[in-house]
Amino acid sequence: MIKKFIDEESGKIIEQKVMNAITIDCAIFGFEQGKLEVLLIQHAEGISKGKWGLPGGWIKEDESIDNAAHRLLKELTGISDLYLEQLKAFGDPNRFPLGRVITIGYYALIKKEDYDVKAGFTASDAKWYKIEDTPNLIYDHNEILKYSLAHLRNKVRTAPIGFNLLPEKFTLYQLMQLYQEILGVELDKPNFRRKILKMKLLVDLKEKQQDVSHRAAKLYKFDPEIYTKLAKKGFNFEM
Amino acid sequence: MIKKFIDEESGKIIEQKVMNAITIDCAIFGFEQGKLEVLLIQHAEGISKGKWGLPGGWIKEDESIDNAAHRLLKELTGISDLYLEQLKAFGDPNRFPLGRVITIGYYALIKKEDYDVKAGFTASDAKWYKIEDTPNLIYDHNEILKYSLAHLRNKVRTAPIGFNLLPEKFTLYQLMQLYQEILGVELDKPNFRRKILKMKLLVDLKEKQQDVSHRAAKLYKFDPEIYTKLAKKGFNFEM
DNA sequence: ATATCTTATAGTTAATTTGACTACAATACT
DNA sequence: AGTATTGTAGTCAAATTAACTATAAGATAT
Repeated sequence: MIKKFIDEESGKIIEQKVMNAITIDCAIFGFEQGKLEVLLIQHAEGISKGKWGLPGGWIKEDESIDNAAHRLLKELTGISDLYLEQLKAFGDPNRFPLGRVITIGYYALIKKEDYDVKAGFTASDAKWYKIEDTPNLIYDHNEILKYSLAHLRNKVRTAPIGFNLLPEKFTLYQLMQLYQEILGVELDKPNFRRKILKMKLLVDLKEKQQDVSHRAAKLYKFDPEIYTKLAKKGFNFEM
Repeated sequence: MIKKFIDEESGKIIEQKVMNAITIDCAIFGFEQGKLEVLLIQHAEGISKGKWGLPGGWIKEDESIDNAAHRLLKELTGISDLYLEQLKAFGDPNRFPLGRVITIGYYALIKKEDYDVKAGFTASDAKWYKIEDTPNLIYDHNEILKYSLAHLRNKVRTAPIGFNLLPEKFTLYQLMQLYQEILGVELDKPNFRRKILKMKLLVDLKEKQQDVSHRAAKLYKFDPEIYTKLAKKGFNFEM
């Protein structure tokens, strides 16, 4: 983080902290067995050795911020088509102990069925944590994660991004559990069904669950075309 | 944007673009006579001379991003208590012609009654434009403004931030016009009254407008305490 | 094979909210 | 006195919501 510069006024060589170094940090969310989870990385070296944090990395000089985020996530998870959105920049001057580094926060939603931990890290380096079980994180990553969650909670109320956390084929109950978990509310099954089906956003796949120890539920998928139409008018996922 | 460095491998002096320089750009919104406006700055020198853009500036090495944004807005408008929120970072490698500069976009809502243009710039440097009359802007400022507007339109649907654009004391009709303008819809007066009053978010000031050429309307103010209570539960300003 | 458990799905109903209205009041301007 | 503009109150049918009950379809246990 220390670089040698030529001071433009005196002409002398000076050592100085590099200003405005920029990184990306990303909260990756998954959903399994009714619980929202986040993927954390254990740092292997340096002053943060052994501590957990959000995955992240440096932005290259010639790539856009979004491209950098996609590249980092691809390196880590092996997935290139996931839901990825920038949150905002975090830039407290003391957020990083070795110098001023501004980080750009992202959050991603992935279908856990697509994810293969081996693509990036070993199992001991990367681990899914249930949201309520997350350990204390390095730097300001607690803040970034908290902000991600608040953003996610808010965003699911006006856009159907929650689908990105479910498998391609899902049941209405799974979808309801997802909303219950993210919004922190209890929902009524019959009412939820009625409301979500009336939106015409789901396609009935005429298929049923397999190998479940109870009455099998119908499977649905999300219809992106109808979503696009609805999204233009501005719509409301309030549950 | 060009700085002299010492190359750490060869020891030679090299000139290089400064990587990852960071600025702030801010879309400042105002509201007058039923129209949403944005404050633009005309550049006085350099390659952008004569062109209009969003106000902005550099982040100092020892200040947080939010503090930098507040400082810049105070310098420009003389106002220190306004609604200011970070949008996100914009970082296309080619967004700025002289080198890589990442900018952090903000948007602000101000009560135009509080604003005095002389505090910052002269009248020819800074000008309020109605949203539909904005000229073509420098760099990627068109994109930043567009993103600001989309964010504003979205945010007013779930939080009562619109109040920050109105004077302390306002009428229900002014508030309705604000929503009509921002959301781009036509609203029904009686229905709007009923809905907004039922939220109990407005305090009846038992005062009336003065000097208007029609029946004077009651004045209201916004009650931040009740808002805080409502905001916790998550509420809905859908109109 | 019968009972029991779990989850799925259908339907009922009262209360509330919405959207589209009509009507009228107050004030200023011509 | 009449007209224009904005403010405020109220009506009513339609749509939506919240809180339910009831039943169906399996799987598992006894």
